[in-house]
Amino acid sequence: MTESQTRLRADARRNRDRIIAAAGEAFSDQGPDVPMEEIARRAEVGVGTLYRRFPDREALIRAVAQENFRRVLDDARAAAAEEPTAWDALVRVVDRSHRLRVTVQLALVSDRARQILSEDPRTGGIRSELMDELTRIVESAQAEGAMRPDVGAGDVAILFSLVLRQPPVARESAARVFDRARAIMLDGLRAGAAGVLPGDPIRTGELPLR
Amino acid sequence: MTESQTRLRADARRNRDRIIAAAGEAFSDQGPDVPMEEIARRAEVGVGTLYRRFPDREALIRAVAQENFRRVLDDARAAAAEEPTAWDALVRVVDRSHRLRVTVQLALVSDRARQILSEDPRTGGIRSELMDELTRIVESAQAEGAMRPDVGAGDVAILFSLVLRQPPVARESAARVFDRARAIMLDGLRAGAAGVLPGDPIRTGELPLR
DNA sequence: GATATTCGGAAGAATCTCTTCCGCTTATGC
DNA sequence: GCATAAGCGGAAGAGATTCTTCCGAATATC
Repeated sequence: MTESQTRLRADARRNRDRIIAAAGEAFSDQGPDVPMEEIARRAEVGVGTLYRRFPDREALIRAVAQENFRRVLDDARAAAAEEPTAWDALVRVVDRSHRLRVTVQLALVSDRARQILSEDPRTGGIRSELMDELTRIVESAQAEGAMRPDVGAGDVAILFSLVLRQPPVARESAARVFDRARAIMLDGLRAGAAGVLPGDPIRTGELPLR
Repeated sequence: MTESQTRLRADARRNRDRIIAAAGEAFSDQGPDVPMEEIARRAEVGVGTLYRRFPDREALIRAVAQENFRRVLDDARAAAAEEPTAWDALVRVVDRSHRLRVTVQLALVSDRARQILSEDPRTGGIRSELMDELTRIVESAQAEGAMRPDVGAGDVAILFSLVLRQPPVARESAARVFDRARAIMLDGLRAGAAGVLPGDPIRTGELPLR
């Protein structure tokens, strides 16, 4: 696939990128079963163009996941390297909400996408790296004393996946609602929280798509 | 509708109840667009029976919502009356997760269900009472000093709706995951939380289906 | 035991989505 | 500029899914 991209005509290349971007949005808004025609519409492209580039939905899901996981991983690594504390890095990661929403949808929420991606070694590798990075950040934040010690990276991933879902409000207040829910969740993750959590911490290995 | 129920034959009455229960489960698992046949299957009833009792999907959604909202309202009032503090009442309400999940799905999450219910005055009345009860509990908990003062009942409802969604894990660990997420969310709502929330509290009037 | 009511599920109708195909358009290299 | 290979759009047929009706068999009720 990589080799053929260089031979793509400029307009084709442009359309390919538009399709991947539009598919990501459509997947995170409506799930990965969104009609192909809706994706084409969002990309301002004909369905024919979509099918020429991606022979079927699975290929498209794989391409979107690969691109998106990669970017989120890069974001997370940059955050870990540049922010003064691991807690700040975590906050920054979950603030990149648009990209992360696609990741969460494909890697955690949708059964179908998980099924497809579990058979794609390339995506699996990036996903593992991403989980490792998250684990590192969580453990550092706990070592700093900023995060409560009784949660695992799996707990954090699940909370992200919950908070990042489309909230049940009008579009214009979605941003405010998200910001508030995110802040409340982060406060719940802080050290010094009142309660003790039931059960053992959830590790990343317990998440689906291992 | 109420009058005809008394004239229903015993087996018909039984099936009607099974259908409502099964539809609630199906709606909260798969959303309100779940195939009618799937609902019939869960109720162990033929599709014919389903259509005889509920002429179309909308009638079924209305019936499920009415029954479910009513029960949740009763639960909430009982909790407010019986628990020693408003905070305890809130914890108890969100612990009745199975029922509440249906409520949240129909009243907040699903566009289609909201649309249908917004045209049904009977359901709307129960919903308003439910929101009033939630507002009372939240304000009491804040007066007690147990809950942070910078959240509104709308924030709480939205957080419930997020936590109550199907978490992305295998069925057997879903209960543990839910319990932990719920506890973390509640800790984020406690008084003395570290951060100050951005924006104004979200009131129930800002939720959809006003 | 008679009978009015209800049940179950097969099957035709209706709808939605996928996918292909081809005449037209556009980028590229000379 | 121009030739040409590559790409484009979207109509339309195929296929799948879901809805809804209908009627012979089963069952509650009197």
